[in-house]
Amino acid sequence: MVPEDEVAGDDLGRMASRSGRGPAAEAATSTAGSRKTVTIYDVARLAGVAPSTVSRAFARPGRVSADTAARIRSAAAELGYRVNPLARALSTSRTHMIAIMISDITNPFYAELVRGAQIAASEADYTVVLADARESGVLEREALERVLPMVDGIVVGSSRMADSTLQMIAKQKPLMMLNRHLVGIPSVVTDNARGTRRAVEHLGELGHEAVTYVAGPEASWADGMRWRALREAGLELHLHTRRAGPVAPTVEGGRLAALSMVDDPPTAILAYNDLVAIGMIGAFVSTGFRVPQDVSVIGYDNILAAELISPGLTTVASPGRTMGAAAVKNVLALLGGALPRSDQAFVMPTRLVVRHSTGRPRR
Amino acid sequence: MVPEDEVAGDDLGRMASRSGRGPAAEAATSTAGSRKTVTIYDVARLAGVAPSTVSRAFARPGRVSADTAARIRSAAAELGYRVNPLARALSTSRTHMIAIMISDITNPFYAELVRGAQIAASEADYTVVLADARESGVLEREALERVLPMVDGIVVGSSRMADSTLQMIAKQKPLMMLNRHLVGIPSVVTDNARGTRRAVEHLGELGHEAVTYVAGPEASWADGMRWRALREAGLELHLHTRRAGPVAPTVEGGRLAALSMVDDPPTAILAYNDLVAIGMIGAFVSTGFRVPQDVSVIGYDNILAAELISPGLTTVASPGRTMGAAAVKNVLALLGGALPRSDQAFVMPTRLVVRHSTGRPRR
DNA sequence: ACCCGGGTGGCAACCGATTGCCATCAGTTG
DNA sequence: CAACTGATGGCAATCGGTTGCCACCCGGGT
Repeated sequence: MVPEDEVAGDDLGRMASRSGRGPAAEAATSTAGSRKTVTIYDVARLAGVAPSTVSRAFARPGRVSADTAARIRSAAAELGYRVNPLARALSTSRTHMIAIMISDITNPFYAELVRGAQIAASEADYTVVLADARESGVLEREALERVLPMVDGIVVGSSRMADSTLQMIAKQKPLMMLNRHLVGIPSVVTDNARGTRRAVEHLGELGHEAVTYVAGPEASWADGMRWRALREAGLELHLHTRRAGPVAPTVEGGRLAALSMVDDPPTAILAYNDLVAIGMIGAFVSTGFRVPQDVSVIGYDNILAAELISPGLTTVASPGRTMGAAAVKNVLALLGGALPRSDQAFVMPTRLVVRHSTGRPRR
Repeated sequence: MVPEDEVAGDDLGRMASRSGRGPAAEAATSTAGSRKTVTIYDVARLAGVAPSTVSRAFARPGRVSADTAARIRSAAAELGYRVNPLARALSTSRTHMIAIMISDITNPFYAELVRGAQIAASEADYTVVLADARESGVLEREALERVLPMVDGIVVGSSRMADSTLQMIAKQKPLMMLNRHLVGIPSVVTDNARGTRRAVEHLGELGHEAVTYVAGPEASWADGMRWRALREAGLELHLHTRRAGPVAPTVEGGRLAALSMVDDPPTAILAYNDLVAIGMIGAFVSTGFRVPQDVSVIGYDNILAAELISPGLTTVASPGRTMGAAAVKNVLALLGGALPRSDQAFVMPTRLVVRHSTGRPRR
């Protein structure tokens, strides 16, 4: 039997390679940069066990006896061993990464989403990889292709991909959608209906008789929902509804929308999101209109800037951070084997935050 | 020789497994979900070559003859083969991911940084993984540990880690720092000196005789630079300088700072960043001071909100997006074998954007 | 006729874990 | 005392590519 021999030989080898670092000053710190990466094989040798045992000691606590585990742990510590996530991923096909796909990291609402996702992910020892579509279909595809094979799951914060594409992806990897509901895909959505309803009620109470919706991207599911909710609320509460746009979901988009309305501005506007609302207010003010005396404006999201501008923006707030976190948690649950309650949608409450961009219409 | 036989057998096997999907409607799309993942071995078999050749066809164009490559490509297409990035990474130790570490994705300036990084990365076919420290030292460490072994390089957008820690990391992986200069680590920094100087000149021209700097996190290198630059500029231009803080680099931090000053507010304030500046303006205004009549305020960064609030914020702008992109490009260059011009710092120009938060002091 | 060299493709050894299966061993149980 | 059982550790295959080295083919040069 050779094992004894082998161990001895290897031990020498190890010591040789160690002292081989010799003159270098960096050899000082024990855990710091060895020449090569330390593997379970090295640890196994030092601890006098088989590599598989080392693996188990890390990946499956309880599978090895307490003192073997201790020996391994100390050997690992001495060598400064760290498990190589790539190697692990290759055999387990679990990368411990999840992708979050959004259309624009520069939009504060998405930043909140990401923040929430980040929090939930790191709690579960997961890493977030960012796929920013930059409002472009092709970039989105590219980003997706690049990212998809590396992650265990995906949360789609916003996407202009076709329903069918998303559904195809969803059956390959756990996927959660935010603010878009699709049969077969679980999602987290805000209660647009209720939020919009509250906004309309608010306008009604102020004495408005008509509301104009300024639409966002057509591919946005939320956009559709908001408009529909507005229609319904308008019908019920006897306010006329109109629709303008679509416009880019940015301050600039809002600015343009407002400028196109200056010769006959509506008295009340419900904008696709806060960015658009803010852009519109800016443009109205700079063309001589007063907000809210001449025109009332409401947005969606309640981003930070909404309370900073003046007049403060009345807006339908949604809990971005919570949503991001919820989405990630669900993806993780799916990964953990939870049954994919397909078309289930978690609906998050919205809240109307009244500030000073809304007021009585002049008559 | 068996090869012929083997091919035939395998072909049957393949076909069998294909028809095996049988009744399922999804069998329609040719490239879509096969039962198992397609590997180079499958492609090799179908193309009648060795797996190594397939690998080369994809990883090393030119290494195989044109028509073999064509045969392989078409086989791959037929099977819907995609290279598995994990497997590739395992042997090449190149994951094609780079990490960007920032303290708060919710800060619009960092969002810009990330956006820039994103752009540069995706152009080079790289993926960005986000490490958000959430302004916490331990979280930062955790995030780093999790992410470090999986990425090819790092850009540190902001960090409260010790210099020595960063330097240790830098000698393990390509690392670029943003807005912090450290010997041994290449970086991209803004020209704080010039920018600050311009701000002080501006105040001087308006007739101010003193400026108070409201400091940000002590671990921030930029904070030190800004304060020092202010001191120097003050000396040269004969303005008194004072220092307040430190405060949290957020709107709330600014608000608090302003409130602590209400009984004897300075006439001119230079705030650590726009968020702080905005918070201060808000607090001043709501406690009855007028900006800029009673107090002038200048920030740094030129985030979107700076132009939205009123009065518009005068600020020292820096090109966040460009910086993020530059950092990533440099990390990639280092990866590509560029010599690590260690303590080189790319300095980006700043620009003073004058809006309405600065004016003549009352006397 | 012989040697040389570039262009191609295959073999097999990695990269660094994980895991199914089996052998061993100690402790029970009848 | 034999048979059984559960805990523990080792062997070797596997995840899906990459790559150093070698063999072979073919056209040219002398």
